[in-house]
Amino acid sequence: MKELAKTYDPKSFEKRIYENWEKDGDFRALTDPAKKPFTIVMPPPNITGQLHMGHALDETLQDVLTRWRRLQGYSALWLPGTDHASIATEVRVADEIFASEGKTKDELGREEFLKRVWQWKEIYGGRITEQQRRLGNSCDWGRERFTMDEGCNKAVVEFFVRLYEKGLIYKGSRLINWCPACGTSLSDAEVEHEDVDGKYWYIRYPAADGGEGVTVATSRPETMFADVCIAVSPDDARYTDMVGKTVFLPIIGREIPIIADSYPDPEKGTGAVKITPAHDPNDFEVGERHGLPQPVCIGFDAKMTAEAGVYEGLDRFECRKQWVAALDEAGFLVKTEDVVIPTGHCYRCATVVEPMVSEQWFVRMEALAKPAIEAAKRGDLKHVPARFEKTYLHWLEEIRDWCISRQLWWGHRIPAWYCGACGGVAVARERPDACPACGVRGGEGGALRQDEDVLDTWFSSGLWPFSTLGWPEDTPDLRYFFPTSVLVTGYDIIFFWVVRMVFSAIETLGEPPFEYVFVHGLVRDGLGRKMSKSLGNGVDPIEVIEAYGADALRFFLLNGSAAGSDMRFIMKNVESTRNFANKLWNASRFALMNLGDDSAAIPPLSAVPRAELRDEDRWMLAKSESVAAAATENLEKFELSVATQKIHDLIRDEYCDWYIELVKPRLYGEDEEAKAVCRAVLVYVLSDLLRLLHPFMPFITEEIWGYLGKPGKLICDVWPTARGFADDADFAAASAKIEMTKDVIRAVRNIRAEANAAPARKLPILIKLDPKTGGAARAALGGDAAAHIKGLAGVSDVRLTADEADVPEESASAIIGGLVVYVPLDELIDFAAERERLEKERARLEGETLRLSGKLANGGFTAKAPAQVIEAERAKLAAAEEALAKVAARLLAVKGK
RNA sequence: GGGGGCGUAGCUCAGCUGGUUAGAGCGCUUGCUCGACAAGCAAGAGGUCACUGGUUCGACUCCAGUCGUCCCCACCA
Repeated sequence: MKELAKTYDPKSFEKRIYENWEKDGDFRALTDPAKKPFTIVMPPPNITGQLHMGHALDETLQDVLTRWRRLQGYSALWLPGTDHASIATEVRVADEIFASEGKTKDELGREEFLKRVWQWKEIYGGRITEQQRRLGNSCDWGRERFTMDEGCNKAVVEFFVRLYEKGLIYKGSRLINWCPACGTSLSDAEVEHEDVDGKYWYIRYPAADGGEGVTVATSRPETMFADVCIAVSPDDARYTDMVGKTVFLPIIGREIPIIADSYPDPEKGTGAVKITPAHDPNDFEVGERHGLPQPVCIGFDAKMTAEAGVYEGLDRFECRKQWVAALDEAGFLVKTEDVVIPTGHCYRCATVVEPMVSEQWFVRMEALAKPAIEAAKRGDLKHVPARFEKTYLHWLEEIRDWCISRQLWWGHRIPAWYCGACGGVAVARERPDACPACGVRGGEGGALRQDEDVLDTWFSSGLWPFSTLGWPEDTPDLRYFFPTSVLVTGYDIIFFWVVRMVFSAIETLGEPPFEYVFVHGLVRDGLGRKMSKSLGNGVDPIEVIEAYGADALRFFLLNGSAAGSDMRFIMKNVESTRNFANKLWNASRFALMNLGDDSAAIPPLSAVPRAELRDEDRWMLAKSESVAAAATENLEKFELSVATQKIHDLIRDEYCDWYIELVKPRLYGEDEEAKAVCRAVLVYVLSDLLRLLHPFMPFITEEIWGYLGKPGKLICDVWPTARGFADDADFAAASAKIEMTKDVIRAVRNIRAEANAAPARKLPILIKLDPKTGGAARAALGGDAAAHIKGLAGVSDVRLTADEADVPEESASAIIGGLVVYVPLDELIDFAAERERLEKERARLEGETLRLSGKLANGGFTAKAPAQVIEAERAKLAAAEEALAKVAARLLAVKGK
């Protein structure tokens, strides 16, 4: 057989392995009626993006699920793609063009600019998918999509028109969030609230009749130029007399009324509120209620308008400064109070968002949100971990109409046309030839002019789970793979995206787009900070892959934390998962070195007569089978890190540390028949280990698999299922024997280490059996067990006895349940250390027996606890008592020594 | 203002539906060129599971509160 290199070197095979998978179409999912579908649509990364740790985690989780289901025989589709990320891309490309050519978007013009963005997309759009290949993503690249490709555009237009026709999309003049830097409106989700140090300025508005007037508190005095009235609560006795009267705007001199409205809270501020409908959401509503005008004093460029008089053209914050100074000087500033103001910022550029009255397109949310809420409550949509359902529900229950138009060029253009002749609006799937209202001919350059705006990125991402499968066409893919199985995403994106996919799918296809939302946390830096460009603390996954390999990175990310919680990324710690890969590599290397020259001569396990299997074989087979079952259960519950841990322990602790060691004598021996059996088990178990580990570490497992001379690739193989080893009584008995043997070996090693016995020095041991239970132990420790103990604990001879008289004088001992293991140490014996060890053991056992007997003496316990728990506790107590008696006896024996 | 997470070994974290001798990796100590692996092997030290109550026969686990810490949502002038 071919021999593996001595050291695991992922660079030497990861690329080749991936290319072979891709070349052979191993990621391709077919609409195979004989199989069950398993579908994940990948959250599409922005085309502007580079692969970062968040993607690495997100996509590793998806790849694990996909590979596992594929091995289980599902037709597993993991559909990849990228997002056009309207605003981020537009800003970025515009910046780059400006930096290199000094030209602005407007100078370039819409058509030319879009041409440039598409060019940019062609060059850089594929960068991230190349990086994803390095990670090992087994996605079906043949089905790769882009949120602005033709199919997605069709879906977007169709969805828009349908909603419009149902009256769920409307155009209206409303107060929206405006980012002056990006020059576009934003949805509520795109505004991030942050506490900012600010002030309340208490400003007196003098009464028109010459009285004292009213003092209001405001954090935004620069909006005063657009005040239309002062509002007070109708129940506020302080102001009842003043309702209906008027005050002057200080300095400005404009006269405004005092009105009563339910909005002001007498408890807050002075109880009187200045109302600026055009620049505050609450004021906007007050204005609507009272039919007030909406003067605008801050423009879309965040500069003051003519309404602000001498301040026209000044930046809003600079105006605030100067205006407050002017008010102060004129004696209208009553007092100032420091306060923190929650302030909205643009999620892309962090500019302070300005509430603005503007004509935009909106989606009416109430009717759409309702079934999405019900789906979750009914359990048709399940969040993992469940607590994230709260986030989801809260967002939907509080949702307001969604502003979907953006004053950008890069995106899906709104399918609405305005008639220059009659002023009518036509919303249609294609440019209408003529105005449906007045019949005037449209056409290029005609009377019909398409809306200039594009749609919110999330409008198209919301359709992702089905637009990628062919919707609005009724395709075989859509019928077979929809609804998808699970959506894997970070908790930071639930409201942006998850809720929109859910209501969009329910609206179009009548059901949620996935059964599970599997939510993960953020990958943070070693200090627990968010990784970000500005902090410069991000770690490039590609760098980690270069250093330790993709498998090590994946395993680290999987092992790192519980579902839904954040994890810290510490480069050094990836070493340990790389070391684990190396361990597996070498264990496989060992197996391969010992399989003999002719792999065909190794019988399949099914051809090995059961009687030929030794205890350690049975133990190993049963063990790996039960771990496989447990790990499978964990995977089904999305407990990926638990499954990871179990498989890791099985490989490292059981296979490498014990099984391989137990099997060496047979492999190195002369008995060819025994050797053949051993080889069969060795390969059989290794194959299962590779299968189990493959979803987590796809590269190394596939590479080793290739050396085993098996037909086909591992990626296309099968997930291990029960073959009856784990619940076979003979196997259980063999397992018990091996566990006892392991205990004895550990005990002897312990004694040797503490006595500093030279490793080369072989010592005879005596095992004293309990007269009562000795029979079983004698059987367990007879035969191979003695050989195992000799080989693995540096023992020259194992004697079993029931006779106290056989116990050697100068010996150290260890108590294992009902057994006492004596290791004669002669001059090495240190009775003080021996006593210390025994005292410690006695203390532990005394505590144990006390606890257990107390428990069992408790009537409540014996009355209420389940029978098997009581039985288990009884057995524990008996064992502890037995051991304690032995310790005590032994302690007595070494007392004076 | 509302909601949520976290607090377990020196560090980073597991511990699922209550019954375990409370675990892992790293770090630490000791000893190992023994025919897979020093990216290794063996042995070991190290935790009153933040605190206080409660439920229970039994609490790291469930509930309430306290303290500390992090996060999300939010149109209080």
